[in-house]
Amino acid sequence: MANQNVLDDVFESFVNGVKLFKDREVLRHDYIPEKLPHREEQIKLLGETVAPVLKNARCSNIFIYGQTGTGKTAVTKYVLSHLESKAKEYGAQIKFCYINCRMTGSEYRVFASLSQSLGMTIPFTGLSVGEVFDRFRTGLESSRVLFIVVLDEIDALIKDRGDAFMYELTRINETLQKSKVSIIGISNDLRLKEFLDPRVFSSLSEEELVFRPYDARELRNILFERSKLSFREGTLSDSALSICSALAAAEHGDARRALDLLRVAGEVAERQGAKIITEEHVRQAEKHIEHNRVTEALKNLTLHSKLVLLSVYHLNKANATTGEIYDVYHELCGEFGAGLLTQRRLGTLINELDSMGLVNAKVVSMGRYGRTKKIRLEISRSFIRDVFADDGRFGELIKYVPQVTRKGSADTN
DNA sequence: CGTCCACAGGAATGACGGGCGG
DNA sequence: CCGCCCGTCATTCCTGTGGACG
Repeated sequence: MANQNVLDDVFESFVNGVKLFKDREVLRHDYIPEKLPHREEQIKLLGETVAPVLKNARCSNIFIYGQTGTGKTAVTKYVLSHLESKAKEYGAQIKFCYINCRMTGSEYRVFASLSQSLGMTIPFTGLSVGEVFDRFRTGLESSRVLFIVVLDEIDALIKDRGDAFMYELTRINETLQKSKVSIIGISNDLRLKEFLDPRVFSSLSEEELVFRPYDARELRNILFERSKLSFREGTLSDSALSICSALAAAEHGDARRALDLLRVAGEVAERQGAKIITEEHVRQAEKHIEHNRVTEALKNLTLHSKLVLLSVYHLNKANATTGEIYDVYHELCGEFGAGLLTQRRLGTLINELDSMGLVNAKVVSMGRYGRTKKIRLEISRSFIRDVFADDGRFGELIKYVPQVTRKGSADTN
């Protein structure tokens, strides 16, 4: 009964309470606004590059660099959607395919998606990559189009799969008579060049476009434009706007981050029944986002990654080495009844934890005493306790005290 | 100035659970 | 059903290496 009342209150206040949002969708990062402030230059350049297709000529390949949240994807989608409507007007035979390589994950699936966007059906596994590529080429040839391929976050794919498939793709035009392909590659990593075969690189970057990070003032303008659409008038304080921009600017000018902060700040404020979003709400939003990020990451770790992380937790010092961690991990596996992985494998697991920001790993040389990684926990210990405490048998392992005896590991804490 | 530690991290290979086309 | 290939995780074997010590 009491529960019922509580829930009633929640719903009641949600319906009747102060509403701050006009349209929450506007703050999501896949939303493409009518106007992209401070990106006029890039829009113009990309438009010029891509324009020849309106006269049924293949356009140059183009390579776009810039860090996350600098508007690369938004600008590309914006330009292409305008191009699409123009193409209809002029009757140009154009097709697009937008692929996010990090989500798509493998060269097989990239070619499968490309084929699917041409209306073919490709089984999602079971064929050889070569077979899928051949099908894609035949399908493309028979559809007689200018095909514009957008490969977003292409660095992710190239770094762990190599650039062989890119070589195929850049050369495909040589074997096509009735269709042509243009590639728009988007990379978050400015050093991608170093990973690419020079032939692939030169063919891919017939044109280049660089997106500089936004500064605090620019971020503020962006947020201001969006906030007019997303919030009711007078519900967003100036100081909240400024602090959002400043926080995101400090983090390499990431507009995506700024929008997240603003949206979550709005949600926090709304839940508290505030009439206006303040600086304090933004600060709470920042914590909230970080908390969610870490909790999600921890929950989704695989069994062994969890055991490794717990080993770091138990060692409880700022400079644990790979060897020490392996010893504790060894014990925990025993306690848990899990099979042992090799030290080699443990090394890559630690690197994964590092790139997730849960742990900080740095290779150091201790001269005569070897060369190893120094590993330290990047998140607060209470996070780990909270998340693992009600995660089945991991609850026990948090309390477990390892007995490891290792020469030279005298420092306690 | 060479040695040698304690690993790093690349390459090749295998096991496994999936799904294909015939 | 078979033979093949997929992606993922893991192992085995390996060569490489910064710098304190002697």
